[in-house]
Amino acid sequence: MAVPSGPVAASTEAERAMFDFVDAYDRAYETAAVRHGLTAAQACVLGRLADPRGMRELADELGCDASNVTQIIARLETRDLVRRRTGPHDRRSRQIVRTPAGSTLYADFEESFAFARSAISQLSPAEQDQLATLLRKALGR
Amino acid sequence: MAVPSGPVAASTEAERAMFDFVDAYDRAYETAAVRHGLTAAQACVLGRLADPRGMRELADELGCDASNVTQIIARLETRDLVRRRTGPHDRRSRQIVRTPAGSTLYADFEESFAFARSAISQLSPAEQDQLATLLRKALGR
DNA sequence: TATTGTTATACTCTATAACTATA
DNA sequence: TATAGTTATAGAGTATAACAATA
Repeated sequence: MAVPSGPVAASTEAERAMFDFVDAYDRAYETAAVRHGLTAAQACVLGRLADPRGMRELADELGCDASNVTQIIARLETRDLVRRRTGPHDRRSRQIVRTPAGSTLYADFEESFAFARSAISQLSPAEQDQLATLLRKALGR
Repeated sequence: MAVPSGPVAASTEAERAMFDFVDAYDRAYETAAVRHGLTAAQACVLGRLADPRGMRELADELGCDASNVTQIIARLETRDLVRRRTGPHDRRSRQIVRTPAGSTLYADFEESFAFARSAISQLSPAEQDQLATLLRKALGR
């Protein structure tokens, strides 16, 4: 299920709008992934592999345990969407590389994940700038 | 992991801001849930039980299979956070009720899930209105 | 000794299929 | 027959602990 979904007791209209937006975003992401035979987590990992990365790096970026990444990568590798190669400098490390098939599949997924694109398209260019500015300010970055 | 996280190839700054915002939101939700001994899915379900609901209704709202809800509710019931009672009119149905312990725990969770509140607090009242309006417009509702 | 990554294990989320009870 | 919900099962995500190989 789309995880943060649900009527958290949002006290302001802005909070409610955030909840609804995140809910819709997450559901659309999940749906797009499934449509391509991926889980959300697999799509998420594939998306980070535009450039090769080590397992540790991936785990840190994703904020999860390394053993978790090992399993996800193993499943992607079975389907020839990624490959593992031993790091050139440190022979303990592995570089995870997206295969051409993985890159193609991810590009298709991204194309199909139209949520953000279509959300943006509802706004004028000036409104798009405003939204970006407000979200950054709300995030504190 | 926070599911939609990751550098989807966002072509515009507004898209990137959306990605970052949703990512931060999801991570904060998960973290707050774990802090209270809940999974994100459990917190999500508990949050929908401000008023009693049937299993079918819950499954439809969450967009997942009913058998899934059965399991989540079973785990919450083991911990006395919800109870099941047979519906008054249709004896096939169950009304899921949050116990006082469940309501207290959820209130604590919500209090601890400060992401949306603190994001909002970065904005002036006028900016909060703008953000809500833009998010609604982007969502098409 | 510390770090990278894996394996073993256990729990949870999730869906599908088959089932019971009720309508 | 149709619907509400459960059970059985299987695959996937997740973390912890123990481990091997390398630094």
